[in-house]
Amino acid sequence: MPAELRPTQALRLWHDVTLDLVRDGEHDLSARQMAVLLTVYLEMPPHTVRGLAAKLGVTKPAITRALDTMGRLGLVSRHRDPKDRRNVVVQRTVAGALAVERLGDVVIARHRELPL
Amino acid sequence: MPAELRPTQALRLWHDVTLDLVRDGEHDLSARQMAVLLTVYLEMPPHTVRGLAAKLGVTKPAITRALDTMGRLGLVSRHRDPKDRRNVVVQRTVAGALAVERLGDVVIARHRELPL
DNA sequence: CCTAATCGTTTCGGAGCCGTTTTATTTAAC
DNA sequence: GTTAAATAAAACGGCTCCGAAACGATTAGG
Repeated sequence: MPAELRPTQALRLWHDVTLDLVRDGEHDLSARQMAVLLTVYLEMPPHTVRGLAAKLGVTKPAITRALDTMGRLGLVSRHRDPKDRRNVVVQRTVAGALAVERLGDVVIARHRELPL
Repeated sequence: MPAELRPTQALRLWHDVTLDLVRDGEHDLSARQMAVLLTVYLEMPPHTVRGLAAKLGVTKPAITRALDTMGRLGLVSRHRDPKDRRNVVVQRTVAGALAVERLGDVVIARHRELPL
């Protein structure tokens, strides 16, 4: 566990990273889309529409639409589960992994630059 | 400066806080609105529409609309600058300060719980 | 004065996301 | 085999946001 963050540092970190994301503009992901993206890339697969909806506390169509958008951006891909063809499993992509990695770099850089 | 964050920790932190914001649902602020809110509450006043637009790299109408929404939520207030009545200065509110403080608490809590 | 520049807002057409409801496909139950 | 349950997607109406352009109000320059 890292050293405790002070309130000013925590807010400064969130501000700086958010500002970077807004300025770069590439992402343009909503909070839900960001939550879906990071869940898919950080938590253990498999990820289904239903599971993601439950985890985020939103409806399934919201997840489907988020996956539509993110699929269009190449950040994730969808495939029918061969075992149970009702399910759709969400899978990672190279572009998605790169985007997540870049986000991690931004967070680390901004965290490193936090004032004492 | 806090101890260095590892990539996994940085992404886990962003994921956990984002998930909290999505699940609570209260905020529902876009990335731009979040950037405006934190800029107003963390950086030195005065804050003008033009200055915020330049800082965030977006158009002025986008800032005006963000301030409309956030004003409706009671998170900020606007007043004409008496010195130069063309300018509008964005000011803090009690509700806005509380919302920012709660966000800081979430970031701190999630940071504290990061795995080694 | 009077023109030009600055500032914030409003308007406009277009695009995206929301929740609810409906549809289609697939699996489970009996 | 037929019906019921589960899953994701599509359709629908409503709401918000976007950038560009046009618009008033205010100030600065000559």
